[in-house]
Amino acid sequence: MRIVFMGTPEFAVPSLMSLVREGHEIAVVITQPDRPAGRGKQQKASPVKVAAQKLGLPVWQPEKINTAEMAKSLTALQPELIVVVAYGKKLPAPILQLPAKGCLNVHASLLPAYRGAAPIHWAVIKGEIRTGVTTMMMDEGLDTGDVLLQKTYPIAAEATAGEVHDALAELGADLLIETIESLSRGELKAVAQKGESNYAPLLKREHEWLDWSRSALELHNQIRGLNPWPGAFTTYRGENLKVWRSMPLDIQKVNSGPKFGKVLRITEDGLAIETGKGDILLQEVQPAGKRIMSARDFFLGRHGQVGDYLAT
RNA sequence: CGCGGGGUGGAGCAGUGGUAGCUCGUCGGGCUCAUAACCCGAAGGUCGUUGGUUCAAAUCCAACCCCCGCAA
Repeated sequence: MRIVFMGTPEFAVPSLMSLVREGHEIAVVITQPDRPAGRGKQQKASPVKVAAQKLGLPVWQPEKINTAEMAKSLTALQPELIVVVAYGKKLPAPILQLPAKGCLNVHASLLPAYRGAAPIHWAVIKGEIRTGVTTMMMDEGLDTGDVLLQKTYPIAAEATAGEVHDALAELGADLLIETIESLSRGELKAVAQKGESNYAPLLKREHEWLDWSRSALELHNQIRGLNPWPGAFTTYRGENLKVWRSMPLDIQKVNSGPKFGKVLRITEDGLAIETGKGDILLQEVQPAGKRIMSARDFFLGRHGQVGDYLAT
């Protein structure tokens, strides 16, 4: 099938590769423009651009997708289908209506749950035990289109957002191929989304802050949901400290405030911290400007004492 | 030229011109019902690299290599 592919981050790469492997004709790959990123603000190509160039595919990087020229250029390509995987922009009606078979989107959640920019992070942060991927026919809303196929994926108790991301990226690619096959055989009908919807907004700085008055379980989910990016953080003696790995302990234990975040014990495995409900073991941390280290090494190296408080 | 932190025995840190130190780990010994146990002893470091200044450099200067936080 003659396809235009639109996508930007790492999540979209397996889908692009699968389309190529299945022998589809990729007329062009559209991705976000190179932007200054990283230390030194070097211009950086999106993962999809890098992959497309490796595959020898033409790449477009329009600043704006909603222009008359873009619609015209796309029309000239005569795509049967546009496949969109985490492109990063909503598509205007003229483009949605352009391909004969419409615009197909792969989304990293079981829609209508977790519509929006960061579905994987939020599913882990909220402590979901399952999520999945959805293919749908796009409309003008934010992840509101009619659903074609879904696949569920169990979130392991200790899984990080990064691990779920990688699994869903592959699962999404498989589902994309399956969806296109069924579609072209005329076996698939898009059905309206049903069930409770909710949104997974872009992560902000405030979402990264660990509030020790929350429960050990919530804090643990937050920590793994923000691993490997952007990381949950607290402070110790005024120094920023990212927490990369943790383990809930005694989650039913009742603690009384008003202050939480006390270091209860130093063990071989890390630091036991008192939270609003239950205790949590911090295993791996990272001070600003340093590499990731065991929480124990961090604390002992600074001559920390049992009874010290985090976030002070 | 976006802002910034850092490279010191296996790990984490202190040490800004004059004998290289702390906590942990390791090894040996002791003690203990037990504890990140505790006590005694020991091993282990070309202080990122190269060059410079100096009677003397981990410490000052220059260049380079590597790691990381913010921001994107």
